[in-house]
Amino acid sequence: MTRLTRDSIVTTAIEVIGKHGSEQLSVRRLGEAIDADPTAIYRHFRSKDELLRAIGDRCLIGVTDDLPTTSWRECIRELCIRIRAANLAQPALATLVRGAPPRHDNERRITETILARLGEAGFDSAAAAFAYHALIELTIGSAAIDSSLASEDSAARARIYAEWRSDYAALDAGMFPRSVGGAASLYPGTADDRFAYALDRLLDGLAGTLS
Amino acid sequence: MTRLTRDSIVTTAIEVIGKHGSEQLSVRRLGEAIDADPTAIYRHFRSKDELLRAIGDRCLIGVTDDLPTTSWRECIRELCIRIRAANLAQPALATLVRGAPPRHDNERRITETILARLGEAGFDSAAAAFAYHALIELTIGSAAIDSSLASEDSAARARIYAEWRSDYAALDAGMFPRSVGGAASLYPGTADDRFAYALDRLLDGLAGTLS
DNA sequence: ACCCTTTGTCAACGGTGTTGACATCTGTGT
DNA sequence: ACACAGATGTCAACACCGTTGACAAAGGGT
Repeated sequence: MTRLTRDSIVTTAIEVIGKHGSEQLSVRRLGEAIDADPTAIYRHFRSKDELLRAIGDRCLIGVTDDLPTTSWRECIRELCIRIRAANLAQPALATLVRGAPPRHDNERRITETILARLGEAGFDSAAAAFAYHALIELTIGSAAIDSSLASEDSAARARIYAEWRSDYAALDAGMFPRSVGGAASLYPGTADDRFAYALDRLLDGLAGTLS
Repeated sequence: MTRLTRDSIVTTAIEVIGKHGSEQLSVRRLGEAIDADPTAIYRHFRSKDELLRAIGDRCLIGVTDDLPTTSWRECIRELCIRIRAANLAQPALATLVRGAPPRHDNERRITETILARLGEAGFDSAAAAFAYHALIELTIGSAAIDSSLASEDSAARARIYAEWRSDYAALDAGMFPRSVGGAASLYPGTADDRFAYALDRLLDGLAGTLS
């Protein structure tokens, strides 16, 4: 590493996250991986928060590329699924979660794409704004909830879900009849399936306001 | 404070959060508020995480009380709004976000209530499970996104939203035409309004699967 | 060759959650 | 009433964390 740049730091930061998990990313650990003094990072980023945002944006690279052009619903659906996947990969950073408006290019492109497709679909700019916020809230929420298990493989996840189902089944049937009775149905499919279902129902509701 | 208990610790912890903000709650600060050695907390909670979960559950007290009985939609709508409000008040802890199944009474009552109303509405247990997860994901996501501004008062929030709108308006109109054109419409109403809109559209979509 | 800005290094500050050893207080059985 | 045992509070310390300021080496422009 002859010379440090914002890009090179972000790159090795993502490597570190991939190896040790995102909550293990500390300035000191990153300094070690980067083979430089930890505080050298502060020559390129004002704070760790700024670094995290840059990492987050890097994860969103290409997220708006080659989206389906068949319909606005298909396009937005695919985009939201990709956003969630990117946020799942790097849970702790959760770029969009900070609530602040996009300050990086990839984030900006997301907003633009969603607003554009909604506009073409017939939403006026007020309705498009509400719809945009609704979609982002659901997408981020799903990522936040599922991120705790994102690092496990699918077999482990299935085992954990089974465990949780039996937790519900073991509740007092007098007090929690529906939880006990429906325990076998909880956590259906994969987390991806559940998100896709929620997203489709939200898109149903949004489409319903058009007619 | 003659004697420390789990309940008394949680109570003063919530006071501290109310006064200094939730991210300012440290074991040492809590120890000061509790007028005891900080480490005394570890006699009652295995870890700070366990304490946070207890605080989270305390915030959900009464969340399932006196819900509307007019319709399943009204009932679930109100419950989700309350859950979000509780999570907004204590952002950092984000009880339900951990993705784990409810381990405390108030959390369990939420699941039971939602499943019960959905069941009565005509959802079979598989559909009810999908709908339950969809509602929780949206509710948590909205809370996560809005929590960063929850500590500001409404005037400050309005000012910040105006700032963000002008950020969008200042983008390159050639590259981001919809963001620039629709900037004035972004962040419409209050965060509560935006969540209510999203929730209503999701409920629309869910109701649509019934017929 | 000069200066000046940028970049990396080092020591340190104030903060965090947590642990282990020690003392004290409290309740129970005899 | 006494002694024992467990629960509870105190204290010092550990291993981290993000961040700052002073200092040295490097690099480019005039």
